[in-house]
Amino acid sequence: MEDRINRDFIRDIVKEDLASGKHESITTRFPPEPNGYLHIGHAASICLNFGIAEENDSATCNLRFDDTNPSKENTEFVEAIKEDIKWLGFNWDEREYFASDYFEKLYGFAVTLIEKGKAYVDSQNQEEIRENRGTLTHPGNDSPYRSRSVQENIALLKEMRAGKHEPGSHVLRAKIDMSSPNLNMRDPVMYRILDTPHHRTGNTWPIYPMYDFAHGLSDSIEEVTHSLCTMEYEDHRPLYDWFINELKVFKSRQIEFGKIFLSHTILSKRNLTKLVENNLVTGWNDPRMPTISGMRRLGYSAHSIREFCQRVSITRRWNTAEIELLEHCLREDLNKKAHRALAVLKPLKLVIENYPENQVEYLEASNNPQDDSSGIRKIPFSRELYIEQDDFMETPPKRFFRLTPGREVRLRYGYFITCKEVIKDPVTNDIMEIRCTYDPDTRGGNAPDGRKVKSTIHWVSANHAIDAEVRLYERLCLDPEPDISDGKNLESVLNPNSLEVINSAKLEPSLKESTSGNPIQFERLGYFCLDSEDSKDKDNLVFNRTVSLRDSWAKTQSSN
RNA sequence: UGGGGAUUCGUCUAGCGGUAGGACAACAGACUCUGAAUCUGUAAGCAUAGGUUCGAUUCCUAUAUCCCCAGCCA
Repeated sequence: MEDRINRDFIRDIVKEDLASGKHESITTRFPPEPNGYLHIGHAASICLNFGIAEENDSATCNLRFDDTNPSKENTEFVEAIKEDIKWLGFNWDEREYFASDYFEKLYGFAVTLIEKGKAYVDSQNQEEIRENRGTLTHPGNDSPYRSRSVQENIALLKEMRAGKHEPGSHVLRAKIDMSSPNLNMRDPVMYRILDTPHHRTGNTWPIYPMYDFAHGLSDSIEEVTHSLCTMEYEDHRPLYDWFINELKVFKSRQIEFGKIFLSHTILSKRNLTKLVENNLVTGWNDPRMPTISGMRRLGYSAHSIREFCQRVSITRRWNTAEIELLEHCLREDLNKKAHRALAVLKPLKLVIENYPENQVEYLEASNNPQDDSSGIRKIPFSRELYIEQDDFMETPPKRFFRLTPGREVRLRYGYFITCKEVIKDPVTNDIMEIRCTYDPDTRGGNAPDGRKVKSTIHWVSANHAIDAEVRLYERLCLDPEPDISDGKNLESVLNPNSLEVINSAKLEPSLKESTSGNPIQFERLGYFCLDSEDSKDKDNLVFNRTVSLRDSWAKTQSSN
């Protein structure tokens, strides 16, 4: 899979442009607005833009923050975005830009357009502008201010820049065509007055450029050859080209592709912001969030996210990838990388009656059976163990292979044991303890006489186990495509069981040395990792379940 | 009802006039010291209707369905 070559219609265009000599080198850009954290949908765009740069010797990708709306943007987001892109494994070297770096140049472009008679200051209020824009089916009306003289426009714009006018009193508009069937061409606003300080330019600018004006010209300033964006900007392309053509500047080319959605989650920035602000999650990096930082904290590997983006590919279609594909990419990667460990989430005491009291043996276990170079470790074994509650049933259903009264099973890397007795609480009738015997000849897990057992279960030594908190995460939404249309209560689409906290899991002692960022497979349970936020103290271990192992037993159970 | 875009197995995707292929998911089986992994197999698709052609998923014409656009957001 790793050596599969990326191919899609955009990479085809890039290749052709290089082959035909249209461009000697290629420049793309990833243009986030720093008003939130990056999510899995952005990862697709990052992989596309930075991927093209990586794949072509003569290509580079700029990181440019589209910071033209100071009321929503801040440096926390800038820093988080940079960290996420780096973590995904991409780099932009010194090519870190901000649209706000170009405010002076952009202002110059605006003046040029006025001088050409292609822009004017409109003094209608917001309401009037909206009314005169017309509708989808009816053309708009020209503004009464549309024919102001060049001198007057220049003077007004200077005053706007000097802070002499109130927000909302004037805007600068391109003079295009109020009857265009494309609403974007009906004299789009280029500048508005805002008295909000900007996170980088402070109070130096009382006016801020709008996206359509700023974005394409920023591309042009950077000599971006291929400006890749999502389909909803297709209607904006005539405007993108209009600014570039009127100003006779470097011709960047905008190419649109379909956005990628993910099932069982929410991806719009507006709703993610709401989850954070309403404390429906613990923050932008809550492990349930589809953000890069949330996924990182959950235990996703960068490689698996990049693999996912590659497999979903880039087309002009609107698509929703199933989360199962993402999880497959994750498991595939973690299966190769994760060290194994034994951990019991819901402990059930098990006593081996014929095992000597006070004896401790250290049994060898493979760190990763999928990887011979991963080495082995030793796990303490003793008379009293914990096993998983789910691994014992007094009256089992058909096809239950685990421990039941009278049955022999294998303890992973340990011995064969046979259940002799079940001890229950006399009052509640709850199972308190299982009494077993072991076969000393099966040390390490194999019987010299060649007899087989139907199952192998995991365990930890009661006296040696360490305690930990384990957080079992599930998908954010139960519905594959949650309905979050306006007016819907966001909370109602959230999975009420997206987090189950286990306070006293019992882990094999080697897990004491875990470090965050390293995946671990708790055998037979799933992939876990140390929580990067709440596990800083070695005496207070917190593990997150990244993803469970596939479980065909659970599946047959639930389908019955 | 204006403009723009999309439509291939459940999902994602290949196809560029000549047997519709892959991945994930599903199902069945083999194997197994993880009911994992691995392996094998099964089922499943060209939105519809016309036309052009020896031959159409591919070209043409309609139709249908879905998505985007009326921010001084990006």
